Amino acid sequence: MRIATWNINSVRMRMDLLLRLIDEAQPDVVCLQETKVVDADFPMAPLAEKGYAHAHVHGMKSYNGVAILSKLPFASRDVQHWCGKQDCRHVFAELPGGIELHSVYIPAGGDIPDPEQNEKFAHKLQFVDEMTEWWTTRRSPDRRMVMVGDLNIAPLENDVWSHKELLKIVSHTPVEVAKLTAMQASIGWVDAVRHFVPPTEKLYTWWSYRAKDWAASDRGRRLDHIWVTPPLKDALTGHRILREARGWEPKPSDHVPVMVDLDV
DNA sequence: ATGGTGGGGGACCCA
Repeated sequence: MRIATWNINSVRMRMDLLLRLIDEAQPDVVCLQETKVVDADFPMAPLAEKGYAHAHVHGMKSYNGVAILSKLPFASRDVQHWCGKQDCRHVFAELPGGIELHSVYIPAGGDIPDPEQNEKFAHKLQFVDEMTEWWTTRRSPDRRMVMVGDLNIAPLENDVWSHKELLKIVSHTPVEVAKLTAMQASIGWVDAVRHFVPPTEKLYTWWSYRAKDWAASDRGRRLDHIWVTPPLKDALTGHRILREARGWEPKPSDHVPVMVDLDV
């Protein structure tokens, strides 16, 4: 089973690039974040034509929005809300084999890395705390689960282009990294991409739109993740970060697709 | 220290 995740930054703006991802990588399941479209307007038809007959979409006007598009049927599906908001950041569904797949979009958190001064950063920290509590109390490490998405946190030193220069930059501050690490430990999540790539190697999934030449400066961050629970660790057979998608014409997303293969 | 580029939707908000 090949699972892809991508912060597409508007599914309507980049439908052609989504079809390109599908043609080139042939995932069984595609999880999206930042779809930026209400469910009634989600462009289903071209995806159904490609064999993605099962779609679990959860979007809103202008902001956020997550989805799971699948060739495989869902045994069940659900949405989860956090921090008392209704902002379309988490959907999940049960795939064949009893695998529960989560597509998640953690708040970016604004610019100032102080929850007292910046309510967006406070929201981000609370979001991770609540989610950690949820995994701990509502889910078991024995369950077969996959969690993917734009977590907006780069936890390791080599998940950013300069650990030292990004310590005070939201996405790599010690406080949010500690919270993400605690969430990972809560039920023993395995970082599926780092399972294949040693922590000494630089690894990015996002490059800012604001760079003059994203590839030349290569100031990236690994914000997009795929985690699996311990029962699926030995099922991991491969991974791919589609770096070239950052250059897809005419208008790339600032995030690139991340994929893993599971032998299930 | 600053400003750089996108999407949405029609002024600014969010990333």
